[in-house]
Amino acid sequence: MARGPKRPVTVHTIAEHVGVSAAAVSTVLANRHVERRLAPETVERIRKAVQELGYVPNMAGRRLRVQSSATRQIDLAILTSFEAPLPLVSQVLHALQQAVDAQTSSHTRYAVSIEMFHAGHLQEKPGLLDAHRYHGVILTNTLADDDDFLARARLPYPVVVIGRRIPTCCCVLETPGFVGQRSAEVLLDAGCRQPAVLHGRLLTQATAERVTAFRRAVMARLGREPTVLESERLQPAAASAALQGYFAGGGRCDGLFTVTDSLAVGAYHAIQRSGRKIPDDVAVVGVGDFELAEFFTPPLSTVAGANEAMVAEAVPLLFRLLRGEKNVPQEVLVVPPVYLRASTQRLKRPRKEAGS
Amino acid sequence: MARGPKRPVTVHTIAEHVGVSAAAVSTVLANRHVERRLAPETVERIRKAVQELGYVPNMAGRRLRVQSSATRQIDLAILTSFEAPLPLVSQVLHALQQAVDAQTSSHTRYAVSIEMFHAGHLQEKPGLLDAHRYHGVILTNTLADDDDFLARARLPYPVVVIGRRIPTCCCVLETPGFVGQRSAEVLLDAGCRQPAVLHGRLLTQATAERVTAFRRAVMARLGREPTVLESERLQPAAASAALQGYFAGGGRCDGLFTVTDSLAVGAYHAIQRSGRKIPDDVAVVGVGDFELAEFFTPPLSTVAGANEAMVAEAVPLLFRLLRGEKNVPQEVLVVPPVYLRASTQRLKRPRKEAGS
DNA sequence: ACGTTCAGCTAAATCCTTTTAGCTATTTCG
DNA sequence: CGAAATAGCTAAAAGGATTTAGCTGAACGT
Repeated sequence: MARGPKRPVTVHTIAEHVGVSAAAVSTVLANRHVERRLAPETVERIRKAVQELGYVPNMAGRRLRVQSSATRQIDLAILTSFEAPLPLVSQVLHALQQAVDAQTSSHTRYAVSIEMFHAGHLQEKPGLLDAHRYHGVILTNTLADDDDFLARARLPYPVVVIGRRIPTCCCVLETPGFVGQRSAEVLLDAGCRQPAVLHGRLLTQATAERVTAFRRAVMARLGREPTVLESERLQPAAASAALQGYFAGGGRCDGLFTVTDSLAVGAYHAIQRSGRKIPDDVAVVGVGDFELAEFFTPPLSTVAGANEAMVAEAVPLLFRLLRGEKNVPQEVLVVPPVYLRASTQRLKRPRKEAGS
Repeated sequence: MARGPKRPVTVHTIAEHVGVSAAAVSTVLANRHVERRLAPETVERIRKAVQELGYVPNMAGRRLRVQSSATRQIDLAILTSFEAPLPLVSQVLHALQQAVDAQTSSHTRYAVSIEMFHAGHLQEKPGLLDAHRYHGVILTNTLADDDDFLARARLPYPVVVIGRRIPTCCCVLETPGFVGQRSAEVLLDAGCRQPAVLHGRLLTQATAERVTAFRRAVMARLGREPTVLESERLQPAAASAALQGYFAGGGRCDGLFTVTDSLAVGAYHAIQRSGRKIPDDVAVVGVGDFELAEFFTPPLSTVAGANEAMVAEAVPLLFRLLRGEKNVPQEVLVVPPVYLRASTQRLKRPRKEAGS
């Protein structure tokens, strides 16, 4: 009841309620009533009112008063979707925090915050269009709907987008087509004749690109489409279930491309549970965004995983925008590193294909 | 040069520089010069000055003015160390964000931020003692030095600590001794006679407890200490290196407890590379904080991994503190779930020990 | 010539908190 | 008793940005 939607409880509300001045309330809130000689009984009454009225301090007011003269605070945010895998966000966070630590001085302080939205519903995120929340933002893991929203509504602060191309923002992304094409080549070169691709139901621009380019490349070399498998979510369990379902229905495949690394974890599980061997029965190629690929049994070949490189580009870009530089590139393309490991190195030599 | 340490550039600075009023500058910054009929030439001059003087908006000022009447913003933070593994932080973030989404209304908005410090150097984190940064904080992955600091300096806002017991704060932690004891039992029951424990060089209170309790339990049952192996860092690569070093030096072990799950990834790698089989040559028991344990080959038995449960306790606790509730528990103990999987289920029956 | 409209701008209020200087009434001291 | 000290409190300013109401001068209409 004390929290009516009317107006927030301020120190003045409390002061009025108790019958003292706002200064007295502030003094008590800061626990400085002893040095400022407030009567213990008054302190108690103020404390009680604070509690009863449900006072919540207004940090903007405090900050304005307290820190103003010297430090200036710069608020940066990482915007990501709930549904997205976390390693990328972690990498961005680490890189940003490190940059921020380097730039922090006695008169400039940074605050890095992470904000999450539901994939595809970025526009429902409250406060996104307010000019008073962030100095700058790194945005990642968006879906097509979010993209549309961003293209329409210009955000009132500098934005760097990772993994997606958006006309109105500064973007960092993997070279389009590269990953899909390369993964197809790796599988086909290993002798696969029945390649498949496994992706999550929600496709980001990057993962959609990977799938499309893979299909195109397989089509070009084999003259037919690869199998396309869809996992409900990106978690290993979902991926495993999707693949097990495919095998159970008599599906076949001798080479698999998984478009994110969490899918590869589940795929290994399903393949090995079905009695198939990697790489001899099924070669697997995936994405090495997280450091795990090397530790799979057998070690996973990866054709993507430009996260580190993208983050390394994105963070300095954000600072350039913050500084108000004019000639900041609108788009930075990154070529992911390729690691060939045991998961695609078959003991039996690939049979020569007709027409190759 | 425009950024002298004297005083920040404000709208007034710019106004004076251009020879207009602060209101005009504000109008231009908000891109409302058309509807407010500023002369295009004036707009241009203001824009130029903004650029030249390196204006950085003061968000506190903006927020104070703009959002005051209706919304109040509540700033929450997750404080964690750079060196810590990320899954826990991710879980906290998700849980907090979900709680926050549920509580957000037209007149209350939350901002969740993540702040990182260097393990053991929490007190060097600037702004931690300021009362004007956070309404509340969830703190995790601290080391002993950070603990001392927290016990001395009371933070001027509600704090919930995860995984550590600190006298002055509200804490959520796994039941002390449980994990170490239980993991020892699991290995010994599987017939291990040469148990070992692998931990990272930096020990948090929780991991230190696990190691100690494990040693105590092994001592009690076997009458001798287990081998204690230390990995430089928590990453799989470091864990693998530590174990390979031990094997290379002729070290033996037939049962291993890894105190974090990333260490288990490296341990599997090293064990299998050395030609040993899990669980027959070496049984392994670990921690299931991250959903991966089930997908190891063979699936990893876990005796810890109370992260989810701890997070589920910590988040509501923070909100209770924020609401100013009086009878909030000082300490919540959580019992981790135990999952016995293939990594500790040997085909050969354990030999009966003398005296059991 | 005078009222009206409009372009182009400004003064001042407001948001909330904290701190400084200072006020009043009471007590203490000489 | 008068002066000084003290306890206990308050008024007011400051901090930065935004917005509302309103001002000035020029153009326009009659």
